[in-house]
Parts: sequence; structure tokens; C-alpha cells
Amino acid sequence: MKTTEKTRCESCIIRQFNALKAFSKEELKIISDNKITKRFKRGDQIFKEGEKLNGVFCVRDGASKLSKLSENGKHQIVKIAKKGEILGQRSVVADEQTNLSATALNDTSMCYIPKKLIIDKINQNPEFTRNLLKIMASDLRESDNFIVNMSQHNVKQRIAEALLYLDTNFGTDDEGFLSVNLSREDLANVVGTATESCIRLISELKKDGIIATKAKKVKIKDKRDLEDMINGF
Amino acid sequence: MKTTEKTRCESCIIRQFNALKAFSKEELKIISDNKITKRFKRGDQIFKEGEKLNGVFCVRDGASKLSKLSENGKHQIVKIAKKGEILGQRSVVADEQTNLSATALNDTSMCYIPKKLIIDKINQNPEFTRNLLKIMASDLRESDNFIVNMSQHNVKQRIAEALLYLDTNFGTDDEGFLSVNLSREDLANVVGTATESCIRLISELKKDGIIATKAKKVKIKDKRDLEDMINGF
DNA sequence: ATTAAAATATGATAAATATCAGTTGCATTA
DNA sequence: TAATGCAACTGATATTTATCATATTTTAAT
Repeated sequence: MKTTEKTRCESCIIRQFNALKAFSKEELKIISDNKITKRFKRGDQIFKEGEKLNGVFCVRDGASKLSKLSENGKHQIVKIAKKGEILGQRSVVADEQTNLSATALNDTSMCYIPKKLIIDKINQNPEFTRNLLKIMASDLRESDNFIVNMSQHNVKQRIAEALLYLDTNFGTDDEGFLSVNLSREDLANVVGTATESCIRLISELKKDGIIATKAKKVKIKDKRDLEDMINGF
Repeated sequence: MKTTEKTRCESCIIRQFNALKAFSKEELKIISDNKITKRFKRGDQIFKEGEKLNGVFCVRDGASKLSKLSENGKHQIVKIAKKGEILGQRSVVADEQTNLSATALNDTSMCYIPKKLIIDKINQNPEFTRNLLKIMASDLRESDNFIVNMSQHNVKQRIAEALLYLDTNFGTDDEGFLSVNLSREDLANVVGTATESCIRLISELKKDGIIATKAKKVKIKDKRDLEDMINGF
């Protein structure tokens, strides 16, 4: 009756897709050796919503945000991509314009994989396609979780989750501050709230003694406390 | 510069997946003729979160909700499936337990497609698999839209969108009332709010003269007014 | 038709979140 | 180093949403 398979975060505020696992180690090496590495600096736009992409980007190092512009001018962040993840795969597979914008959150290097390479592989290698299929099915599951999470947790909890996610996936510097420095505005756009509310709640978390801040940086003092908060204790 | 491809609702509060289009007309006919038709009455559970499915269900007629139980006991509805849509495909493709529960919203007939049939088809027919891939990519896009929509619209707007969705996809009876009768509680679980809030906002919409109600039924008086409301006018 | 149960509706109030206006602190560069 | 600009912060207040209590209507059962 119990389920031991628990490979992914059931309740993540930030969706975590892992498409590249469809490629084998050797293939990755070939792609990697192709030297089509692109570098981006903090704030650089990698691609823009509505563009037709001629390839996908695989994150080698760094972090980047995937966002979607809403009618009222807010950039809702739907995902933060980390090492090994792919940007643009959905639109390449669907052969549609991309529905998201991608922006580097810090200095980032990406390897670029031309669309043709992916499409050929899909056409020639059924195994690859099946893998991709499984991965996308998994991504859809992640989306379901995300939705439930968004609507069942309050803003403070969602912020806590986002911080935890950043900690787990990008780690901390030598002083214990989160390596990825999301601005308060970005963080607000991750959890879907107003920037001021986000700032206010970060202050609260600080008062609660759960996190510490220094300039714009954030440090999680006790993960367990954060987790308890998320679970309503 | 303009985009004429505008096949799907860009801002739907209810995600609309259409996996079955991966099957050809003839295949559908074969499946259909196999007579593995199952019937459900309003309220019947089709499958339950956590189950391992041995096949998928294709809606022939009726409506059913796909929901996910959150820790606090709420059943968040992540989708309402209509004619031609598939239930359970994600978990069959991923070979995982299903992450959602499915429940009939009214008298529903489904044709049941055994898992084996799908898997064989994936293994033997690359064209099918590629179609499936595209469809899932499209579903992921839909999920992105859904997320933006959830976080950028207030509850009243989300309710309006849900009503509009029901109208567009399931139509109305001869008196103009929505054919699918979601309870206020279900509607609340679609838009992610408290049942009382949902009821209150429906009353407001009624006062605003945008909708009319009779018993538990709802009638949209002017679609354009509803749309304006959603867009903030 | 009567009655019980469930769903819908409303009121009062509390809590969460948004908005607007302003201040402070930090970083960049002239 | 001073000036400038932007991000972070804070306060006051408005708005939205949740919660709890209770009334009313609808549905379904007898």
C-alpha cells in the first residue's frame, strides 16, 4: 500500500523538468564537444516569447528563468532552469513558437542543440522518442502538482517553498547565502504575488528567525523550520 | 509578424488536453467497435489517485472532472474532460500510478482502451508516438497558460472564465442554462477558492446582470460582458 | 405531500493580500 | 566623493478572500 517511489518533489512551487535525460551520456558528450557553447550574463535575454526557435539550449552552468508575460504586464515566472535542463524543447517538439521568455539569472553557459538534431533523432530513434514521451508525461505530472500547490498554499508558504527550492537546487555560497540571487520582484513573480507583499513576508520570515538576510541576499537558517512552515505548523 | 495560428484558448482556466487526436479515424472506429464501453453515472468514480491504470478512458459522451487531493483535504480540480479527451494517458505513457482522480459529472460513457494497445502502438508506430509527443508538448503549453491565468486573475474573473469554458465546451440546454452542472463546491475547486466565496461571487455576477441562476443552474446572459469582466473592464 | 438531508445563500467578521506613497540603503559612475 | 538611480523596505489603507454562524432553498426519500 505504501509507495516507495518518491523521486521528485511532490509539492514544488517551481517546476523541475528534466528533458535532457533523453540523451545518452555519449550523445551529450558529442553535443558538448561541438563547441556551440553560448554564454550569457545576468539579465541577458536568451529568447523571447513568440520567437520561433531553431534549437534548444541546455544549461551547462548557471541559472535562468522562464517567464510568460500576462496581459497586465507582469512577468510570471513558470520555471527556473538549472544545470542539465533544457530550454525551448517544448516549442521545438511541438514545432510552435515558444510560449515563454528565457532570461539568465546569473552568468550562464549553455550548449546549443540545433533543432534539426532533435527532430532527426525523434524520427530515427524510437527509443529516444519514447524517453522524451515519458519525460513530458512526467513534466505534466509536475504541472498538476504545481497547480495544486499554488492554490492550496498561502503566499508566505509559497515563498518558503521557493527559497527551499533555490537552496536545494543551486546551493549556497561559503557564508550560507543562496547562490542564486533572485530579486524580490522575481521572487514575487515566481509565487504570483505583489513585490511589496513578497518583501513584507520575507521580513516576517526574518522576524520569525527562519531566514536571515544581508543586503539582497537570503540565507536559510533552519530548513526544518521552513518545511514546518510550509506544512502549516 | 502577426500570428494567425490561434487554435487554442490562450487563457483558459480549465486546461483542455486532446490526446486522442493521435489516433486516426479508423483506429477510433476499431476501438469504438470493440464494445468496451463503460458507463458512469453522476458522481461515480472512474479511477482514484494512486491507482495503477491498465488502460485509458476516452470520453464518448458526458463530462468528468480530474482532481487531486491536497494535504488539507481539498479536491483541486485540474481539468474537466469532454468528448474526445482521454483520461489516464499521462500515467499510462509514463508507466506510473495515476496522479489524479476522475469522477463523472453527469451520465457519461467512455470507451476503454487497454494499456497494451497504447504501448504497442507507441512501440510499433513512430508516427503515432510523434503525434503523442506533439500533443503532450501542447498540453504543457496549456499548463503554462493555466499557471499565468491562475495567478494573474482574481477569483471573480476565474469564475467567469470557468463558466465561459463550460458554455463553450459543453453548451447549454434549451433554456440557455449550462449543460454541465458543476456544484458551487466543484466550481470553487476549479478556481481554487472557498465554496462560500464562490457562491458569493456568483451572486455578485448575478447582481451585475451578467449571469442568471435558477435553482443550481447557471445561465450566461451576455458572453461579451463576461469576457470584458475577465479582461478587467 | 411531508420531511430530512444536502446544497445554496447571506451576514458578520477576521485574515490575507494589494496598492499607493514615501523612506532608506546600496551600488554605479561621473 | 558626490550624485544618481534603482532595489529594498515600511507605513497606512483599501480590497479581496476566508471563516464561522446561520438561514433559506432545493433535492431526494418516505
